[in-house]
Amino acid sequence: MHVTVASTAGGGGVLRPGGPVPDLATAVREAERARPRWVWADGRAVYPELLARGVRLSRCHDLALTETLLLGHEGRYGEPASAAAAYARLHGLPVPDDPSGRPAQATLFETARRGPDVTEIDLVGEVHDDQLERIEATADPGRFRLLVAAESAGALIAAELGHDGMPWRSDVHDELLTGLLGPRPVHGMRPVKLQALADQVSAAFGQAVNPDSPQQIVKAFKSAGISVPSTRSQVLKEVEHPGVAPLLAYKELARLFSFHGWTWADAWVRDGRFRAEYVVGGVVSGRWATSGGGALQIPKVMRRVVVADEGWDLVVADAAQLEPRVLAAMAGDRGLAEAAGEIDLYAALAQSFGGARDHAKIAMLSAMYGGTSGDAPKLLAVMRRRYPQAYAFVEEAARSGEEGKLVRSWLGRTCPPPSSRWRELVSGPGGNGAARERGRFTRNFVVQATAAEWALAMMAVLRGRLPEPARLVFFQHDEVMVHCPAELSGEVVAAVAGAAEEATRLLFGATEVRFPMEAVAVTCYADAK
DNA sequence: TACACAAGCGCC
DNA sequence: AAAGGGCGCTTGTGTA
Repeated sequence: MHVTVASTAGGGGVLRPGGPVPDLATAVREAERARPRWVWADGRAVYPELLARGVRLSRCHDLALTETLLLGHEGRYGEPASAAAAYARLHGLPVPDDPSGRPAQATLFETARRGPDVTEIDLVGEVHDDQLERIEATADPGRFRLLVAAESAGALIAAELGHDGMPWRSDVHDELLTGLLGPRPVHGMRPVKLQALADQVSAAFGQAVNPDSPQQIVKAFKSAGISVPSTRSQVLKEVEHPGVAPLLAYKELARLFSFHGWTWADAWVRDGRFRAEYVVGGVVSGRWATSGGGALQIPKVMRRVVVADEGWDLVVADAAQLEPRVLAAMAGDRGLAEAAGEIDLYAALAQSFGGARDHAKIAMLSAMYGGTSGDAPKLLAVMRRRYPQAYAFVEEAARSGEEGKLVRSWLGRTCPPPSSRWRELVSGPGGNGAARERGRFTRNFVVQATAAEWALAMMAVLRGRLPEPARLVFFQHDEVMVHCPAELSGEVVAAVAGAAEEATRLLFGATEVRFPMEAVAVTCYADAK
């Protein structure tokens, strides 16, 4: 059953079936008892406010996210994807650009564009009907329906992650920072240990050098008679000069200070929780992005700051070797699928590569990423011979990309078309480079996007199976974290394994390929690995 | 002063 | 000769 919903000013709204309600949160809470699929223009504008009122919903159809998926599938990547834009296209009206700011601010704007005689609830209903029809017209409607459901569930989960937040011990964070950097400095100053390293760098070069300025560093090395192509750590490690050691130490600590230091915590941590802003579908491959807080780039040293509440556990789980397993399942390669039936896929492959697990891994990664350096060509030749269908699958994706075609994930997420700039480049002299670059992108897209789908489906299933009051608190591509009372952690660990199995069944049906999801219950994130 | 961009590096 | 996909974020730097 579907219930469409639109919000109006002052906390009110409209449900259909139903009608106008003065208090949307209360009405939605009531209607949720029947477990409908909620249909709304844009969950980003609605759900956070419902969460703030303590309302949690089980399923939705998000028009804006679905429109993005449909437009991509239809080869219309980049057209405005708001519900208002979809409505305007249906009626030949001027199509409004997607709002760049917060979705909530878009409501007034949308009202102006759709005319005074069409209410938002009508608009939502009409666009929804249209989308259901267009879903049936996709290459594989069954899969696309699953994609839409998973993406929409992602919208719920992202809002909930932002609402609940990951446990973050400010005292441990401060201790960690103080230990590495010295006490918190006054605004605009470097912490003492950072300043000491900066001074050592200048002393080593015999002149004042700002270690934050790659240009100055290159110059300083030049005046010391050393030519460096860049100031990347990997490059500097090979250089023999007394400035190198303090410089490398400085770079590492400076990053910690500016990315995840006290200022960062002031902005993103409150009440013992780190609340990130996740962006569902923020990456073309369907991976999530963040719009602040850098939740997807938390350095590993920071994991000790993530500590469960007293009497609670963190259940941390990541999908092992997800991408090669996805490839095995998609390509229907019997040999690879057999290896992917093992817990350690690369070890199972090793025999084909002369017994070397590392070689198997390089071959797989090169096939999925388009790698050609080092031993890759030799190992890829082995892969082509031993796992011909898997090899052909990614080669086909690469060739399509080089030819400017679109490729799709397993569930139908579609890569962007090449730009007009790319088409010019490719038809010109030396266009091979651009073609190959896009080939690497599409080669990777089919695998990465399907892996993202698997992870999203897994998380959606898991969310529905968590015992109260357990909560998802973190998600990072192929890894989830659940915060739960310690006595429930066994149940949560089992739910994770079950969710992985169910996601596999939903995407691939009966497959030999296994997707191990190893979950551990810990009190501190740092202890999870 | 404001903004765009590149460098560099963290995560997957 | 070398050649891996995707992102976010901060600082420095150059331009308007």
